[in-house]
Amino acid sequence: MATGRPTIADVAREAGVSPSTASVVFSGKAPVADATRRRVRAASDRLGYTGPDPRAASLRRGRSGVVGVVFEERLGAAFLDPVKTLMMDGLAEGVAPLGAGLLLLRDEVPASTSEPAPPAEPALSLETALVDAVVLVGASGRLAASLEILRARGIPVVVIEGDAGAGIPRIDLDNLDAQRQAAEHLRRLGHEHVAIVTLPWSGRRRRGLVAASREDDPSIDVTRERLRGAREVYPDATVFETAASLIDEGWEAGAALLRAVNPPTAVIAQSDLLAAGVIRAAEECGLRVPQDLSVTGFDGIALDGFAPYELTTLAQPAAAKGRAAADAVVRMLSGEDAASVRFSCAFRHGNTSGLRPRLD
Amino acid sequence: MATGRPTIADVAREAGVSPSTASVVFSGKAPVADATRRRVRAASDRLGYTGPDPRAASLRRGRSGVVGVVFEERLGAAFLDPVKTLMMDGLAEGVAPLGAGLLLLRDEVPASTSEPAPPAEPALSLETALVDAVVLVGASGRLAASLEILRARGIPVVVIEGDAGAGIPRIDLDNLDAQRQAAEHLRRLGHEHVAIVTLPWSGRRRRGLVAASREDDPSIDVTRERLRGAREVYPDATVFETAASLIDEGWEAGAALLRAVNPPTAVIAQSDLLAAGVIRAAEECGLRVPQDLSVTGFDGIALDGFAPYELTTLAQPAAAKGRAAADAVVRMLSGEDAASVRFSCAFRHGNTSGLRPRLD
DNA sequence: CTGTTAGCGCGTTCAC
DNA sequence: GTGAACGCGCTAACAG
Repeated sequence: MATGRPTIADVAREAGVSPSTASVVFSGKAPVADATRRRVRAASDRLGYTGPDPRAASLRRGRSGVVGVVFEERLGAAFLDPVKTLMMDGLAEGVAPLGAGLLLLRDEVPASTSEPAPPAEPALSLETALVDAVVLVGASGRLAASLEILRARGIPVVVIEGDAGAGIPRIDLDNLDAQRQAAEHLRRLGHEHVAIVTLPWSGRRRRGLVAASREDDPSIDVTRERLRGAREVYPDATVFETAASLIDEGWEAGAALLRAVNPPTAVIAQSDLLAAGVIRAAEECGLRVPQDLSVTGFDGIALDGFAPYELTTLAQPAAAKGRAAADAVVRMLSGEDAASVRFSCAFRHGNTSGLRPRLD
Repeated sequence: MATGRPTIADVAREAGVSPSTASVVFSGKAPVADATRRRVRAASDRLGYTGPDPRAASLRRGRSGVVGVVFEERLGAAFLDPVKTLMMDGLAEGVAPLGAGLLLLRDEVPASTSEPAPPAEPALSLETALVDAVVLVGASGRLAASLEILRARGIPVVVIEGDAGAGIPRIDLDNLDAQRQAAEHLRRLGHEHVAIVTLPWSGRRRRGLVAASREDDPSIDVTRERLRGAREVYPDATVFETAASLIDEGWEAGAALLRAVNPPTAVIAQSDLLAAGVIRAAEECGLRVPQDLSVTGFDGIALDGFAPYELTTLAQPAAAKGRAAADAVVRMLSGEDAASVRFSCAFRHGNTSGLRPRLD
């Protein structure tokens, strides 16, 4: 006998039963006489058989028990975002009933370097990955291409916050409406001069004031929608674009905005991390929040180390988004078709927004 | 013909070549005449063939192109830790040459609830997951059991910061020595009354002062080693245990320690996040860092929103750890055996430690 | 360079 | 409740 690991056939032979019987003992898909079960167990112990080979099982079943999760950024960057982290958590929980694991995939934009692409190994990609379904996260650029590949492969897809085509379930957020609520809140408090600190507009990672021309719309959906919501109330607000959702980026934005000749009395930040940075910058400029400056965030994450502030923000159900995506996957894998889901953010009035300060 | 997707055999027939030839066109494992390649391509386009079925390919090759990464915590918790995030990044990069993806696995401690375990689907677990190799991260409790399962399955394993058995490559850090360096640094600065703020001691997530009895050692390796290192210099230091590596936890610890009748002049925190929290607490007590209180961290991560402080800390090569684990995996998969690697931390003198303040 | 053959290890018919 | 046989889709050998 070859030295390879024992197969179920070996076990069956050793136990003196047929392979199908032995198989059933492991899968539990059919009743087996107790004595038989025991003999099979004993045989497999003797042989050191450790259960069906997942590769063969997956070929036979046509299922692998793996759900791909596709990011467009490097993992380190993606997990820096608390919202994505929570979403992954929800996703993991949601696919559990399916008994599936999450396969992290990066859908890299080819990055047209002159490099002829290091030959490397046949990279695992959307085209070749062994997955039963795929969740596309925060996709923007390559989305269309990715969808096409997966459609051709006949793999069910769910898109979280991205513009999928018809027939593809989306998990979305009412970004525009939610952000408008925050703006209206500030309006009610009397603020007239408001600045907007945005998330990145595209992959290009720029930082600085955005020229007034409105023609250039952010290509990243989330940024665009939140911007539009804010602009419905403050069409002429100053807009500052950041390179990432980080406290430090918010700090830079805040420092730049507050040092201007005519600083705003309120800042609408497109994420809680950015808002935290703006508040830190305000503190350093000697401004009190919310007395001198109001700041709103977005996401409603638990901001570590930010007490006693509680951001006025829009709490989004991040984990629920992940779970909803998972549910859609589960449904599609059982043949039903899954509907899109649109979540709403909850406005949360913290202690970082207040009445417009009296003008000097 | 059945309505199923076309197979490579169909393509071969359509192109008038043999299956193996068609296969080679896709795998590129052997030279193919240009004309033949074109004919095969054309045929597969006509049929809508989207490349080899990964399930079948993986059965045939005996490889799946997937590396499992096992966490003991829920994903959300794991990715809250910047060190783990960076490590994942390194891991992802390191397995790229292998063309492999990362499968997130959670090795849950069974949690002996009375619940008879919801029957659910045959859950994907270490026993059944389709992986070529596995990386165990920050393992502690179930480690032995997990290793046994994987050993039986004959799956190569690498352990990051955990006590594996003989013959299993480990990726480690000189936690004890590094932490001792920080302590010695404080000693040189004249500090005598020092407190240690530790990471969790075990899964139990307690928060508070640790009784002086030394018999109770932390069961989590990292915590234990760093504690020992600090105690080599300050055997009688006050020890405060936290429930997680968070700024807020550090804040709690700092607040408790600094409000004591005889507060320390220096704090050794076992992570940068904890250190940041201690510093915030100090600020709120009206203490200046480093003039009134010295604080050292551990990890050397980029602390978002913490300027102008630069922690005195021990910078650990977090991404390199991931990459080293990946390299070990790559080596093991090509039959060579991989050595363990022990990384060193680099002491970094920031602006959060200084001479012991004059006694009143 | 291309074709032929022979399984990879399992789960599932279908009979008994 | 059990056994016999087939083939999932592909690719590694080897032969031509």
